[in-house]
Amino acid sequence: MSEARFNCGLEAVLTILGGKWKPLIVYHLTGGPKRTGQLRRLVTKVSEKMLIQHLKELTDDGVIRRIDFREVPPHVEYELTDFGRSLALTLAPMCEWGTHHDGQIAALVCKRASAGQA
Amino acid sequence: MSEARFNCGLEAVLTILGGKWKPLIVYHLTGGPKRTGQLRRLVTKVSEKMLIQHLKELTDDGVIRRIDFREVPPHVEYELTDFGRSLALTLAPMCEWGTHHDGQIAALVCKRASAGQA
DNA sequence: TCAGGCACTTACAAAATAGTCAGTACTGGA
DNA sequence: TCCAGTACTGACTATTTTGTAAGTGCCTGA
Repeated sequence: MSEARFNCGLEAVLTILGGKWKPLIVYHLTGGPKRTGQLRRLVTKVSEKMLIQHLKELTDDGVIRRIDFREVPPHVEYELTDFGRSLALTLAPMCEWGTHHDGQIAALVCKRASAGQA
Repeated sequence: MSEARFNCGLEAVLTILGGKWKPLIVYHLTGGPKRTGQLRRLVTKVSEKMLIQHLKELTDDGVIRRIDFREVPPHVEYELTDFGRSLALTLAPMCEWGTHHDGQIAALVCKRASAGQA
């Protein structure tokens, strides 16, 4: 055991951010704590099931923290831990790059779609 | 159509880097062009099939370029395009973060494994 | 009263991803 | 001659991940 080391830091990151929606969830939490429903609306296209599943995994991994207000119509919030916050910082350059190349990437998606059709 | 826009740059990036090995492949190519076999050895654990499949997708997306030396025992190399190189830069902070938290993350992986067993 | 929201859970189906194994056409070395 | 290596391709299977749809218990507002 303990030979679970990575030959590249990236591999390590992917271990905890490997999930279709996880990077998005973490990113949206940089704006402060959010309720489950808020996240569902922010990360459009994620199903409720996946959101909650990923939220649970991120919590288990210590990236985010679940705060239960113990109110009767349930009120729960999620926020980044320090660990998660430092991870979220590494996401910023990617996000910027993506925003910058937005159009190019959208074009790629179209190209793929038509290639798939053909 | 053309409403294929993203509400976050991250979404755009994930469109082209969404694939278990793609970030690793891109990252390893920052060190210069590599042959298929070299990459297979660098990205340990990737199967030949997946490597080639991802390589093809990255090529189609304009992130990398395939150079065929047209020699008889096949000789092919892959290198980053300018587009790919700029993308690879955004990976660096993540990689660093991963390297830094390497131990913590390895521990998480163990914890997950034992949780799965129980 | 009744719909709707909250934060989930469960069962199940579909799709994406991954892996194994064989085969191609060719060369170079033992 | 036979084996290994090069860069692939394709068939087939397995695993993982994701999605859909329904249900739970409780409360609030119309």
